[in-house]
Amino acid sequence: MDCSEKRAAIIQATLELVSEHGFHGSPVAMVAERAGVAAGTIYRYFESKDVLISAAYADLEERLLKKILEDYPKEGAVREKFSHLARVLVTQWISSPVEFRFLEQFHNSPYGIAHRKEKMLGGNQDLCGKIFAEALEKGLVKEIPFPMFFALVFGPLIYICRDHILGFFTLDDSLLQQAIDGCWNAVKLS
Amino acid sequence: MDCSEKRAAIIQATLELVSEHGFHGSPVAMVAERAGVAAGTIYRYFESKDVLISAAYADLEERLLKKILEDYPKEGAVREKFSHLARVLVTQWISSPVEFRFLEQFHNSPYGIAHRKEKMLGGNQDLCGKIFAEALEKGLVKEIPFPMFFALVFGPLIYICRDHILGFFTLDDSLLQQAIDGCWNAVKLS
DNA sequence: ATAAAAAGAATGAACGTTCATTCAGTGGGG
DNA sequence: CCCCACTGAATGAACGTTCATTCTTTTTAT
Repeated sequence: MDCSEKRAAIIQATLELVSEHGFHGSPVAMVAERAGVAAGTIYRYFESKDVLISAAYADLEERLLKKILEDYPKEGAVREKFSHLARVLVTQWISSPVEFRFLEQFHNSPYGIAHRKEKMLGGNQDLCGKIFAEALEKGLVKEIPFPMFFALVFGPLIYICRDHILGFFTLDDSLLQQAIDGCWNAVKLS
Repeated sequence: MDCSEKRAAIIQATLELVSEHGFHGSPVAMVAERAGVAAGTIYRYFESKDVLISAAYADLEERLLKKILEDYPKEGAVREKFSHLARVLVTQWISSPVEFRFLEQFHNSPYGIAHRKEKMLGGNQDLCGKIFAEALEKGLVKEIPFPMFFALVFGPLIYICRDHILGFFTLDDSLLQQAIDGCWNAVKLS
């Protein structure tokens, strides 16, 4: 096992444990055990536990973005772009509860809030921001602040994934389509 | 200061600290200091830290429910009931970020997930469940599982409150109305 | 009414545990 | 033989919880 494999194992172990037990239920010693390394080794790859967690998040985000851009309908209609984004997100999250639960943990922590604040206040538009801008320009959606658009459109998707993963209901393809349509109805003009 | 005042002070301190620093950033010693009591005193009122946190949550929920039922339009249309519920929730949360942040912390913790599971799988319908049942019966909303209804309708409201509190945008009355309408559009039939 | 005694509440130092982090030691590759 | 990635026991800080002690209130006896 070379260096990058060991790094990946540590990150994978972090994702699994944090998603199952939360940050504070995932001691470094336990991460080390699951990754098949000694506790001290982790500190050869990551400066601190905080850095490890942020790195795990960055890893996840990068992979997710790659998945989204794979078949992204660059030339399609706005509505199509949104549908694609929503579909890939939900599909990915549902097929990998570990990653989903980790993201939830991350977003509801000091790390996540700082991260969100940076993204929101920094000018760099992400995919979702671009979709909103384009929809706005073409007069397809209500004129509302972007965070409100985001809330109306992605809030439900996240909740739906959570409830599906927790077993409160079973999300099939038809329900997912209804959810995506519903989300769009919440923001579309008229 | 008599007994119930001291209990209230401890709960208030818990709400404030947890909402600001999370469960694990709120040591019992710190709660005690803010409440103006000694650390040991807390254990005269609450068996453990876990019990304290659950009690703080129960306290909050009870007050919230009382607020909602104050002017509840028992005889009104379904749509009115929903509007009222949404309005009171958002208003209350926004006017008291401490309580909102505590609820968020709670819901994303083992405590909260267990609590949610109980509520969902237990047959006891809460207010929101009743609204859904009535709307369904009258053919006003799509036939979807209840958790999906909940997600589409309350997911956005929670996100909106969070973003308003974090200062990402400012929620005025007109925007709130748009949000509530949008949420309903997401689930209404046709 | 007053003092003594009992009961109850509150205190905060101390305890045992758990955790992130460190570092002296180990062993395999160059 | 040396180097360095790796190890895992050691370290010390921080935590939840306990408990012997102190302070406050209530009850009893005179």
